[in-house]
Amino acid sequence: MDKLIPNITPANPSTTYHHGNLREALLAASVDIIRKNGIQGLSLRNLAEVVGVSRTAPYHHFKDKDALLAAVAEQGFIEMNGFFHKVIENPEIPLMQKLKQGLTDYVQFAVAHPTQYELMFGRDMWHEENHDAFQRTAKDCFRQYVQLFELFKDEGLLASSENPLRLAQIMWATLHGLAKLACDGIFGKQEDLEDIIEYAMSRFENLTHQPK
Amino acid sequence: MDKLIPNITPANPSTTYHHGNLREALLAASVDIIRKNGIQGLSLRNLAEVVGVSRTAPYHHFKDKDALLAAVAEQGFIEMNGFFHKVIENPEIPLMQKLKQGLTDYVQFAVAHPTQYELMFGRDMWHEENHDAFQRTAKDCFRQYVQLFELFKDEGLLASSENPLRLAQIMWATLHGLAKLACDGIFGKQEDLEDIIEYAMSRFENLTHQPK
DNA sequence: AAGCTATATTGACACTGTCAAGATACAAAT
DNA sequence: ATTTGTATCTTGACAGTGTCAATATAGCTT
Repeated sequence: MDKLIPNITPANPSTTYHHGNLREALLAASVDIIRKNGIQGLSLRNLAEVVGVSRTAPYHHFKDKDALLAAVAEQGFIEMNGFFHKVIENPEIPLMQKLKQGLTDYVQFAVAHPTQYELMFGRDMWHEENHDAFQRTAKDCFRQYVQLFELFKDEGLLASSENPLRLAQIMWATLHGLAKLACDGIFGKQEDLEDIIEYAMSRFENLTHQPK
Repeated sequence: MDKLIPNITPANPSTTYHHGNLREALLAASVDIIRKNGIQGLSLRNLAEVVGVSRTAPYHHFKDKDALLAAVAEQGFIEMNGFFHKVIENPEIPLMQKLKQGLTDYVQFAVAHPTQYELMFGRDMWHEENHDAFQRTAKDCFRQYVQLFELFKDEGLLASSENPLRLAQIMWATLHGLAKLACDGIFGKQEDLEDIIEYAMSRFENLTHQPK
């Protein structure tokens, strides 16, 4: 119940008003709480107390509790996007290794922060139409991910009959399912996880040389 | 906001006390509400009002709100189990058709009742250790599902190097990911869904004749 | 008919999200 | 530098929530 306040370096004190960018403080604390106590564990009142402001202060930075949650989810996609970007840009890594690294990073993130991951792919986030910024960021992330597969197509390593987008979708579904099952403790053992990634990858490798 | 009360035929009026099996009435109404209004849409007080009892009456049949939710989730797995059982037992259907039917039924259920599905695989259900009965039922369902793959092994259609359990796991992960992405509206088009199932199936068919 | 227990009710409490009204402090304009 | 305006923060209030304690009732067992 202690140490809920994360270390925050006030990014740009130029745009500071009373508190010194409350918005980012709220966001950071929210991420922290959600990762530690789950989605249900976050209450606006408690959050406000932790950050040191009154109960209704957050409402000047987030329209809703939902809006705050959307921001936390968006933060997750930004982080993920970083993984993909880093892998894709690095010229040292061979193609197949890039893919594997990307997929591994993905699952690793999910397992490391299961409750935030749950939020990111939660039904509420995607069903409501309010969360516009969130959805944009998420889709950017997905585009980045698809690019991993298009690299194969570009290099001619993929049979022309194979649709890289569809392949990416299937692979993502597998990954997402795997991640969620692992997060929720349905796939108990951690070794299983790596094993299964390996397995799925090998299925994919078959495709890259099989013209058919 | 109307018509939340489903048609309930009091299963066995022999075991009826005051209300006439409140437990089942609560459960049925809960399933109904959750399917219609989502998990968040269910409040014990509102539920009690709908069923026509006082606010605390449900506590004599369910320890917690969590316990009630677990029962709703369990109900879902029971229904699913029915699908698998029906397919497996029917001798008319050829093997490959059985598998495909099973998988299709699975995804169809998820898409038809997305919020209940969300509950069934929600983190809360699996993280808490209280929901013992629920987890047993769910695991029974999974065992039934794995059997679909073991049929292939039994018939010698699967290369001995292939582990049916592991295959079932990967396939389940794919299915689960697919279902969730579809439920949450991330995979927009419905046609995509069937397409992807087809695609995933074809990958599997390759395995059944490829001794490697 | 008596009593026990399962079932249902009312009252109460702490907690939640959020709105309305008022207070404060910074930014720009005069 | 004083005024004005606007973004920010606070206090007060309200309806809604899950759940406990104490009380009542009805049904089964004896």
